[in-house]
Amino acid sequence: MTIIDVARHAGVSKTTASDALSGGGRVSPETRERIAAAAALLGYVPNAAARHLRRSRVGAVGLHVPRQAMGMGFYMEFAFGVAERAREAGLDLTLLALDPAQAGRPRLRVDGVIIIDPLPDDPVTGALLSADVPVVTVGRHRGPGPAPAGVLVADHAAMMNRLLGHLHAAGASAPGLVVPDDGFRSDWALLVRETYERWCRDHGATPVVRSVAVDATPDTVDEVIRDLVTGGPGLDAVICAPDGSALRALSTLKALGRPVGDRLLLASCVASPSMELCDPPITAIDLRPRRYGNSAAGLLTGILAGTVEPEERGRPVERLHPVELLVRPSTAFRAETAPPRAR
Amino acid sequence: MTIIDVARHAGVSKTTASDALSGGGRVSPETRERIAAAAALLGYVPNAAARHLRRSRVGAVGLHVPRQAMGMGFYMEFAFGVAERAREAGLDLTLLALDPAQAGRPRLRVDGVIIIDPLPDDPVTGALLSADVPVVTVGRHRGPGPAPAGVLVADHAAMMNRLLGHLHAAGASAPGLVVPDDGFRSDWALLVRETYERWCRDHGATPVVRSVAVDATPDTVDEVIRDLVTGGPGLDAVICAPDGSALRALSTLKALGRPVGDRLLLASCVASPSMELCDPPITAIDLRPRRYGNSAAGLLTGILAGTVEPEERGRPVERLHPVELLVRPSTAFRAETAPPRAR
DNA sequence: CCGTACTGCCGGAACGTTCCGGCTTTCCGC
DNA sequence: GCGGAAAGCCGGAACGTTCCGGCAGTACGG
Repeated sequence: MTIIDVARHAGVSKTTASDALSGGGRVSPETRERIAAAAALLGYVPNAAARHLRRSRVGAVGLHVPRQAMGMGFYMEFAFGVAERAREAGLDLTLLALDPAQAGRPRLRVDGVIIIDPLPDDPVTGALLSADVPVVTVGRHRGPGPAPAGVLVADHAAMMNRLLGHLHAAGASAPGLVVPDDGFRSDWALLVRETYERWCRDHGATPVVRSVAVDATPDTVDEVIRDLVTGGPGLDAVICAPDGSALRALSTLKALGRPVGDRLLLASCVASPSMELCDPPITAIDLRPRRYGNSAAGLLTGILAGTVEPEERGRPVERLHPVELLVRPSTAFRAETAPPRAR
Repeated sequence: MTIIDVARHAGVSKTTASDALSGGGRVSPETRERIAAAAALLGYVPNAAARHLRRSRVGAVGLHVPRQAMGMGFYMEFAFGVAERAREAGLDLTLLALDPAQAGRPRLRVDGVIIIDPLPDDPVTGALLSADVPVVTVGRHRGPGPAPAGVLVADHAAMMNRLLGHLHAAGASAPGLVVPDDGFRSDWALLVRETYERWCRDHGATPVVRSVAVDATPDTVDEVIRDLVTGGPGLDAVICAPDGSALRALSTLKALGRPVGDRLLLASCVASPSMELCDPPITAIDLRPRRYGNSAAGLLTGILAGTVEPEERGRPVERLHPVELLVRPSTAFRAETAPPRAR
């Protein structure tokens, strides 16, 4: 089942068939149609190896994930999202298992690279950016090195403002925040924090922030939550940024005698399936990781195919990934309490 | 930088160069040596696309992960292990993002498939096994369908026995067990349970088992732990199978007034980095997910290359992956208590 | 000294695709 | 009616590898 079979079946040459199917050349609409029909009928699937050989493409994109964050469900979903979309473009996904120690000259066999949450001081990120393949970062790279070819951003700032606004409307005027510590200074983490601090300034609230390692043990997270709650006496809401920490907070707060719902709101910056099912369900920002991965792969394949053009010389292409706020009971004051101006 | 350059540099024909580098044909040792030297000098990397085209190989292996388990760190590590090794064999890793609903005729573009923890009733697993590419399962497939070409097993039974023996030696004679529920009846899950039950029978202990969904909320895990501890009054050890549940148990047990260490031992069937760092550090079975992935990929590529032969007609090749028991303070009775025959 | 077998090496074809250049046919302006 | 342009289609080469068959040269038994 090659393109020659399709061509024969449609009564044209292989060249015409190729042109018709790949959209190039000069082919009349009717012929194009006929060839497409034949291809569909025969169930023709182009041979990736041959195509890549001819186009001198490797046929794969690489994905780099921050090492300490591998345990997080978000990244797994994201990776599958990338795989899904890359595959549609005829590309495979190579998980880049690079040793940070010898990141110097990575022996890459990929056409392009996606870096999710580039960390400013990650040597692998730096090495990849300096390699001679196009790179798409998901979240801005705040570190040194050449600019990537593309950046996929989400408007975390706007979403944080919306979340804070929502909490405010629900009666919380003194929210506290848990963020990743300095080991994970991704654009996302910094945006969350910066936006929070700005909001506090604009609303006359005292910012109460605690940080915790993304790969911290539950114990440590407990401690941090405890510290947060006792640190700010008037605290009436807790926002948890690191993946999964809100779930931990839920029980810790209960154990502390400050259960969520009893004039204490709880929200998460990263949604996960459990948050819908726990008690009470937790308000969370759904980053939609699968789609996120889809978009990242889409952007990279677009750049590789040349269909996506950088707007300005040297400026990376930027795309926006929409995220969603899932409002759930964890951010509603108890029914018997009047929500708006409680306290 | 093609094989022709290498050949020219070594003063031989491309055929000889190819034969020398791929180990085939008839080439004198000296010539082979000379060609290898030239290849190394020039930094020759074979073009995967051309090779795959010629060998009519796709050049990729697929990985299927049980849907509900995606959040677990184990699988991410495993996936990277597969990627690492597959890459060495010149193959890419395709994460199979298959829709269970339309699993009927998966449009695969891979040379082989790895299924980690095949679930007996997973339609995707069934479809993959019926596809016309070799399949390696990690853990035996206990469901219907054709046999896979290869199986990578770990001796979970032996390791469970060792763990139980260790607990026993540390003074625990009535261990309880938390296992995945019926939504995750993998070979591993069943082995853990079966071995535990057999051990109890052999040692005159009453088995106390509770099950929990692998994607359960922390709340639910809490409940299950609580139920387990209250259900068996003489309980002096808790073994947690689902990834991460032991960490949850650690704090739940403390909250219940039965902290680990105070004549109550805790162990996990799946090690994760946090377990080393929490207080007390938790004894766990290290499945060594990265190596696990390596081996799985190695087995599959071996089968694909024909270097691994099934021992008997129709019988899948079987390989053993060694796992390790990490003994930590969570399975030591308090210092002030005499360990062996306490109680 | 011949026939046979084997060793060491090589030329060329093939894998399935894309793309360059060229061929025929049609169309249009003058 | 004729030159030129453009549309529509095609043949053949090329991508880098592997592999089949073959060709010298040597060894050796008879």
